[in-house]
Amino acid sequence: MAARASSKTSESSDKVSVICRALRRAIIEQALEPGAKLPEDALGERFGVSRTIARHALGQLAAEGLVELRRNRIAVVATPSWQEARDAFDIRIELERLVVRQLAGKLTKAQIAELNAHVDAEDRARGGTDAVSIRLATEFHILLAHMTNSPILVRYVSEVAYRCCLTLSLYSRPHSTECAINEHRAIISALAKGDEAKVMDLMHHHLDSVANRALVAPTPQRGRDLLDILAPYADEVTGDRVVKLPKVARRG
Amino acid sequence: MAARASSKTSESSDKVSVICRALRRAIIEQALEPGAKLPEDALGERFGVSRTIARHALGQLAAEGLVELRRNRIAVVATPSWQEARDAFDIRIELERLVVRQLAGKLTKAQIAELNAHVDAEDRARGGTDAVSIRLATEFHILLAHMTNSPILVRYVSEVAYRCCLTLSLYSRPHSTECAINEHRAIISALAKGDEAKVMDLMHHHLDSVANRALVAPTPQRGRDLLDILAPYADEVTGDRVVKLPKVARRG
DNA sequence: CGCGCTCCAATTGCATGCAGTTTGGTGTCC
DNA sequence: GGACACCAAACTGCATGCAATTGGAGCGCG
Repeated sequence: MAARASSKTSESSDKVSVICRALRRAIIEQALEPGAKLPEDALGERFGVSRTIARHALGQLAAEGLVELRRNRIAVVATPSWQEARDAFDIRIELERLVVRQLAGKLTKAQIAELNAHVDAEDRARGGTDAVSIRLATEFHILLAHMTNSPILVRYVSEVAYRCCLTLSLYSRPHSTECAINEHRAIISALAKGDEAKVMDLMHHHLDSVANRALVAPTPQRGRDLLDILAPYADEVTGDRVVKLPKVARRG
Repeated sequence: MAARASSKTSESSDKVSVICRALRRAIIEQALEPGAKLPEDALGERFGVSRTIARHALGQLAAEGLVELRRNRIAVVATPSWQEARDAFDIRIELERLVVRQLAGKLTKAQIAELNAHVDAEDRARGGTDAVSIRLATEFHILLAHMTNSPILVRYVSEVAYRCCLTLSLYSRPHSTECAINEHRAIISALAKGDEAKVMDLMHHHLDSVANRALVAPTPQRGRDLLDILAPYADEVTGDRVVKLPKVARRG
């Protein structure tokens, strides 16, 4: 049985889905950073659709946790707190352990080849940008989930993985992807051998180490504040003059 | 403004959210059976909103997996296959083990009292309909999830629990709720004692036995008129304002 | 009698328009 | 110079209107 994509609940080819996909990708590739404004008008114009459609797409992404929707206010790309990021990884670990548990020893040769091919692609992309590496690494996990043939599992793993992606852009430092790639290879190998306990353990530590490597400074709520970000630049500009920051500088 | 800033991603107080809640409840109480048609204008009429809003609500519920959306076709309540039902339970087991792992030994007296009160309510509802029992049992699990203070975990547990609810209406036979109630009490007790391993095991077997008891054989389904089914839920939404039910209920 | 065709009511897909809310800027007064 | 009141622009919330698609009843044909 091949990996037949079930078009049941999600992502057919209507305009809403197209916009969702585009925005999702823009978000996980960090083209749209957390906190970025997403006015319905602008989206509609950019994608050549009406506000109604853009609005609907934002609703879907909000349901996935990638976008924050506030009543009567402009939607923004979600800005998960550090704790939420950690929670997302905890959930992800459990879900992906379930994935590899179901997959251990049950993969066809073709599937193993597909996985290896994907990791090869990750390898080749090592020279590129972080954003692409992160996306490819995430897609490896989603590819695994697909092989379970469980649409529900695919959905949850995808969602939570995207959320983790989002948090990486917030809290991670430039990270070396090499060990992640090696860990991916180890997982494939253990899956092929059918060593269930081993592969669950590998996955657990893989994700845990990604999380620990990524979620470093518990930058509290202040961390995402524009004022802190701009502090060094402000020093340059104002020289030795003391800068008292006026009430609130709006994020823009 | 006493406005509770609150809920980041979902369920504020706009009309879409209200309708989502009403429909969700109608679905999990089996007032709307799997396969039931959900035409946009019928919903809009019943809830006193435009098609736009009904449509948006359907989109949200589709994202939760409760509703199936087919392009150019009438939306229907989702009809998970038996395998999907089993998958949902597997995921649920992992998520809820995570919940009780986080909660073991960390509950306040007030929280334990709240849990006990809920189970008492379940007990009192034993004479009532199956639908109410199932809803209360589900809400017990969601209440637990809430106590983790992890919005993401709450969302996933809620979603997957609702999906399981949905499958119960498809595949379950009238089941005795007593053992479930006892198992809930046992879980509370183990949580209070802080026995992490024990409570994870209890939760695992609790959900596993619910799944095994439930997922037996399909039951036929009969069609009822949507407008009639939704009447009580619409009352909630429209409040005391008179909602004129125009025309005739078609569809037989 | 069954099978395919045509046509129409039902229904969705989407854009647009209007009203209410928030935002950000300006003028005024201290 | 700074705080407050006020106003216009921007934006969202929602309803309505129109074109496109579907499902099925009715009809003709083999």
